[in-house]
Amino acid sequence: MVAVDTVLFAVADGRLRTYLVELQHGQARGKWAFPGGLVKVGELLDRAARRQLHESTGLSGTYLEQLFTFGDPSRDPRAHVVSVAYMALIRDPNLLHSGNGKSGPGRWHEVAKMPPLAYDHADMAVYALKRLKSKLEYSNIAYALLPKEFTFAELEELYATVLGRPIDRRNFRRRIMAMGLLRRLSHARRGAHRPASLYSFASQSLRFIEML
Amino acid sequence: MVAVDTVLFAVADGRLRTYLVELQHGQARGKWAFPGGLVKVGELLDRAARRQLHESTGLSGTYLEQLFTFGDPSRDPRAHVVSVAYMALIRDPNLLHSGNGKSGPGRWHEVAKMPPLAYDHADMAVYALKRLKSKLEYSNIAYALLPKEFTFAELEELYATVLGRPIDRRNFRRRIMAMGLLRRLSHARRGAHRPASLYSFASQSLRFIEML
DNA sequence: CCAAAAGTGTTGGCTCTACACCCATGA
DNA sequence: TCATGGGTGTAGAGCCAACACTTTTGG
Repeated sequence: MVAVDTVLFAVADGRLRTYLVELQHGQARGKWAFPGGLVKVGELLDRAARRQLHESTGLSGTYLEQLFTFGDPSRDPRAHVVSVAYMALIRDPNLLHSGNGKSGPGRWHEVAKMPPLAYDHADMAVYALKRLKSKLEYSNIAYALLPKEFTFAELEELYATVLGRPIDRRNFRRRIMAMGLLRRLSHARRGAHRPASLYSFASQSLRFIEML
Repeated sequence: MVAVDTVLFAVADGRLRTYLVELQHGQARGKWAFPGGLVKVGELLDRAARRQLHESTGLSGTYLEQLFTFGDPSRDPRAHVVSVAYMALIRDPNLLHSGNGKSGPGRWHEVAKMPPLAYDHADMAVYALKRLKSKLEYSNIAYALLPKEFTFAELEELYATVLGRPIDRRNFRRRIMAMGLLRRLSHARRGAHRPASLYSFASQSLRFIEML
């Protein structure tokens, strides 16, 4: 039997968060797990991941990427389930309808403070975070975690949050600009202080940075 | 149903080669495929890949790494098979017992001149080659493609062969040495000309290069 | 002594990092 | 006018790529 499990990330309030479902049945009852479930016969893996994610959260059209496949013989003592792990990204954790997952109620957790995870989902979490960090460094993947329009400060905060280290503002701006992934918009965001000009990603699909 | 398929690489005579099996049955008869087959219930994925590889080639103890999982609904019109692709590396293509695979007779092919491949194995080939190239750049993975002792020229030739581009000898030597992955042995290889001193990898397991 | 492969340094350009002050606005 | 976050430049160090000749051996 084949299952898919999806590590869904979002950033809010300066924290990286992931969506977990509390299991109600089985030997792992009371532990938390990434949303997922069995693949139907004839169903494409990506489609199964999207379907499960939609059933758990109401989301559709998210960024989605396959991570790794876990043997996972421990999930159920009698059935042998192979689990294909995915990573999904959304801009805003409030976009989903929480709590209507089949397997149980779900909610967001800070990645830094996750509860005990079922099966081998702790390994998935480590793997997903590593993948997200490295893709931030050499792709425009941040487009999937930010709204269409954002300020440079917001982009910088996203990087600092996910990478877990401070960013030098001037060097960061220079490097990002050199990558040529952003478009500067004509308008600005007005707030309590000096207005910040807005940017958007030139492409809303994954691009890798060419370093030649 | 879950299958594993393994892209086995070796370098010989200045060419990168991979081992393919000619299919005898089914709609893909006459096409070639990477050695593989179904995973048994309760069997770990890595173990299944090693078992299949052993059955096809007699090899054991090779370097082995999971690549990607393909939905592969096209393999058989009635059964839905999910295929986990692996990459394996060996030092010498002559180490295996050819032709005793269940699915048919196998032999080595130059990666640059592969016959028509069955299923989605062409995608696997592309993926495996990409992974091998990038790991050469930031790990000591070459240890799995070279004999225990080798000359610097042999290492250089390996890189040029796999990466498919010429290497500057002086820069290459400096970079490799800076990585600190090699041990210089006290003896040398004598041949028709000036003797070349021999090296071995300090570690025979995968190490990533730290770039701080 | 000749052919063939092994072995070795330097320079210029580029990139990266470290670092601090002025600017524009709302209150 | 002040508080707050937005926006900008430079110099030094380290890294990388380009490039050709000398050494050692066997025949």
